[in-house]
Amino acid sequence: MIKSVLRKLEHHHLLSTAETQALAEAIARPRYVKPHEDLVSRGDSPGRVTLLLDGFATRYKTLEDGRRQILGLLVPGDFCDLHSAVLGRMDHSIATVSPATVATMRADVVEQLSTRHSSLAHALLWCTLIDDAITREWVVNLGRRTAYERTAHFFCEIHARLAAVGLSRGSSCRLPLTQTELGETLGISTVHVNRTLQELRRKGLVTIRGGELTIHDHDQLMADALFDPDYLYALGQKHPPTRNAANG
Amino acid sequence: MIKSVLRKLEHHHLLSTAETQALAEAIARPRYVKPHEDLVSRGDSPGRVTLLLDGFATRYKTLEDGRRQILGLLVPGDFCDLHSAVLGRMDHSIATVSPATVATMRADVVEQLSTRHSSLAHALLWCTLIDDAITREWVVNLGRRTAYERTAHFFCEIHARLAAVGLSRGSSCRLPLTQTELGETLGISTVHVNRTLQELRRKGLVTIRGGELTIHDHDQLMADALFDPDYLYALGQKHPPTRNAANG
DNA sequence: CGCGGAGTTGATGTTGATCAAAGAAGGTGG
DNA sequence: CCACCTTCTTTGATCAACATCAACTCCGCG
Repeated sequence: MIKSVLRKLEHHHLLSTAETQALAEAIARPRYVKPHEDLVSRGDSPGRVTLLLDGFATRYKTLEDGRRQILGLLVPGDFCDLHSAVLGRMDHSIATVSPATVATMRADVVEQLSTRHSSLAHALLWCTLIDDAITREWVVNLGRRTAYERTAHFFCEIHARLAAVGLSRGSSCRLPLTQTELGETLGISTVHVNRTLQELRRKGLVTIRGGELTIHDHDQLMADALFDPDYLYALGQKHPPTRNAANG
Repeated sequence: MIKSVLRKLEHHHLLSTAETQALAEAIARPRYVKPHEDLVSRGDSPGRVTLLLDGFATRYKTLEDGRRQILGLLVPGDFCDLHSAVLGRMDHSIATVSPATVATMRADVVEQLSTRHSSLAHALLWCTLIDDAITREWVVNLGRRTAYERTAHFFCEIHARLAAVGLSRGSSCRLPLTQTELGETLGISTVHVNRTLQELRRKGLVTIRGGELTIHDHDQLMADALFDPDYLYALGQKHPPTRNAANG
């Protein structure tokens, strides 16, 4: 369960046993959360940092008139609100989309750990910065890619990110989003999501069914999406040699 | 010149004299840069951090086929590439849009300063996180707002950000972007930018001319834009009481 | 068996893209 | 100081992408 977290943190570089232990201890009892429940809401000043151990969640913002935009998809191993520890308050909300397991750590404990263990601090900062790089790519996605390219690009990204934490099986991975949620992610209407998915299916590139994404032609999908995994900083590739090569 | 930087860093909370001095010293001779010149390019591993002292710059990415998206507008006082110190390489480029003055600091010096002066480290992190909050709002802008709303929103944001570093004169501020660049920022075509600007002008909300933005009806503009300055974390408002209330 | 949420479909409407070209405006060299 | 050239802005006409509206279907579940 905590493995996905370490897997992500150690992508950057290995943590010492003391560090992983400190981290593991700080993570209080994991908590189960129902789908479609807010983990943190806009305006909150949590004082605790939430870590997604299992399941999927979204960052989102809602305009006064109800239009909703998903700002990021959180996958197991992702921190939800590290930034709120510094900024003091949330400018957006975070909600589960599937059943999820989360752990929380007191913000001051994280801060303490960070001062004591500098490479942990570094790893946390690294996570935050990767998130930003992803957000920037979403700006490109929304601003310059067509609905079809966007969808393809999103699928490439999710597959890469899940592979990075050991949650892909070959060309498949979980992706429990409804078409409405996909639309809120990609900035297009539900109806158009549906038609775009049909096109991807018709071309034999991707199918998504029952919350399961399968990529049939990865090369073509990447080409159609103008996908360049650069911005993930090798998240999708091999990580540094692990101390004990025990698997997931 | 360095005032805008301090003004931004101290928005968060005041730095000690030692800290501001260390910072001022670390900033090597300011350098003049011509408009439309890359400060840092995608793929670079600069080893130096660049600070924009005067003028405007953009973060941007270009797709293989030439489509270009601007990911962020940098205004005086903004750091260009703090993250590259941690991530090691740039996933996007940064170019001036106007004549500019920049300073650079060796990344290892910044790191040293940060370990020695913890509230400086905090301030730098704060800057980075504000940038992220802005990027997230851009995702909302591109994903959910109409061309007209987006444009209005962008103007609200820029005015607030420039006000925060003392670079607005009442309802006016500089904004030296061509309509093409505005289009690359807002994800719309140049022609449509032009028509949108006409509408904003016709409604008596905003005029932009010769790189100068003037907001005639701030309330209506904010309303039309669905602008909520929340995400700027009071950047636009008063900062903490200054040691010496000397002005800019 | 019926209910509700998600997915699918067709018809129609709008927003914004694209193409093409004509005016401003600003910068440069003669 | 003017003529020229480039870049930016503006305009009109046409077109494509995507939104919206309104059913209808499918599927899991009580």
